[in-house]
Amino acid sequence: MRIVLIDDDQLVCMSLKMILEADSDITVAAIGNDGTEALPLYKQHNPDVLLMDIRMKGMNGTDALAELVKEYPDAKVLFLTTFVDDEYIVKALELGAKGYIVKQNYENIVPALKAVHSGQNVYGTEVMEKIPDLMKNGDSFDYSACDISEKEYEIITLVADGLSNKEIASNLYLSEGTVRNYLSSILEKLELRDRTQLAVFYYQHK
Amino acid sequence: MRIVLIDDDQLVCMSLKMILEADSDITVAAIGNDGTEALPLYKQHNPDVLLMDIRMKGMNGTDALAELVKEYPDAKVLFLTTFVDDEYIVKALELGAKGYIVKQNYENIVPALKAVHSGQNVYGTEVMEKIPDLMKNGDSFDYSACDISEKEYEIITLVADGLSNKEIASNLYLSEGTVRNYLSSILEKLELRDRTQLAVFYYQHK
DNA sequence: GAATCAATATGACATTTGTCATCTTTTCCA
DNA sequence: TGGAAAAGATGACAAATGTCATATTGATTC
Repeated sequence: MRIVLIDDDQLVCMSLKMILEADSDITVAAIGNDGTEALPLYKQHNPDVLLMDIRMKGMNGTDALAELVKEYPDAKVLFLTTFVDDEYIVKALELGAKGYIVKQNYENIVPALKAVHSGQNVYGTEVMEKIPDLMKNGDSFDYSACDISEKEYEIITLVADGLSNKEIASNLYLSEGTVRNYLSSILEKLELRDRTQLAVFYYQHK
Repeated sequence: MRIVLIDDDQLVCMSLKMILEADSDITVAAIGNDGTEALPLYKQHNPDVLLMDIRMKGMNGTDALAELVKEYPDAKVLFLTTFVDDEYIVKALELGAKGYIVKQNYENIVPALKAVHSGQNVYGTEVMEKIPDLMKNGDSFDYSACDISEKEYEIITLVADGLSNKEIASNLYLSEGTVRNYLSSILEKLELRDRTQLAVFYYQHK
């Protein structure tokens, strides 16, 4: 199993390399010290697993992963960190990281690495316990990316509350016709057919 | 690492034992064929990891785990199954199982086992992808309590998928008019006004 | 066989909805 | 200040929706 290792701490890199290569199945193909090196090193060595620190000076681990998945959506990336940081977990999960383990105990790393290599996802218990909370607000849709204005979004939320056009109109001090026009353009932008589909869309992307 | 193995299929037990013990770190301390054996065997052998099939004749895996955690809350239990079953995943996670992997590919088992032993949680990718959905739904609404029949509920789900009456009709091999009638009665029962409110209701009580 | 019930269908109807072309008003900025 | 842009409004129209009263059908029960 070939590994590429990224950590901004040289010492950590060296000790990790030693620990990993103590296992005859593992080869450390390359070592990088910054998130920016992740993609080029991955491209060059095509490792089985990319083992990366998450908080680094320069580009951090999640941004590096974001870059990486654009070109290698199936890359197996295992994050290693000294502490548990919620925001990183969310990003890591969203981007499809295969694991997120706390580097408290070096013995954990090799088994985790092998499990990831064999196609599993690996998370430390502390991380596991947080997942339910984090998932709640999972992958929200970026309406502004579709030219949805503030006012339009407001209308979307009212539709998603089950209001009729007339109710929305009186709610926003607009005429009913205007609301219809807004809605019409919203539907076109989101490529939906009617208000019900809009409500469905709203709830499924939230 | 000492393992206790529970599976109601003798053949699976034997092949698993062989596969596991091919690894010099692993010893299969005992084998059981029913969930009821989990607790006594655990008590007797105190294994590092309990490897258990989830669907078995007699007591199933999750019930066995429920029994086990009463006495051994920190027991490391790795579930092994032939397919992914949503309900089991939820239970397994709630009870603190350390992993849930699909026994498609025997190569996965040993690495997963070692990762669990070292304190990690291991989940197959298919399982991982389902977790968000499963976690969301705490308080689901009991439609049958409002005299909502099977067929009516089916229509509700289709409305909540954004289908028009015509589409629902052709989907269920009913006439459009019948679908309207159904919908009309659904709306009355749930005290809603229109299909959009129904979709909203569906997503808010799920 | 008649009565009955549930499931399905129909037609008529009033509303609501979505679309579009065309205005009016407001805003803003060169 | 003049004139685009924007935000908002209107009216006309077809389609979809929700309601209701009334069939039709098939199975069940008596």
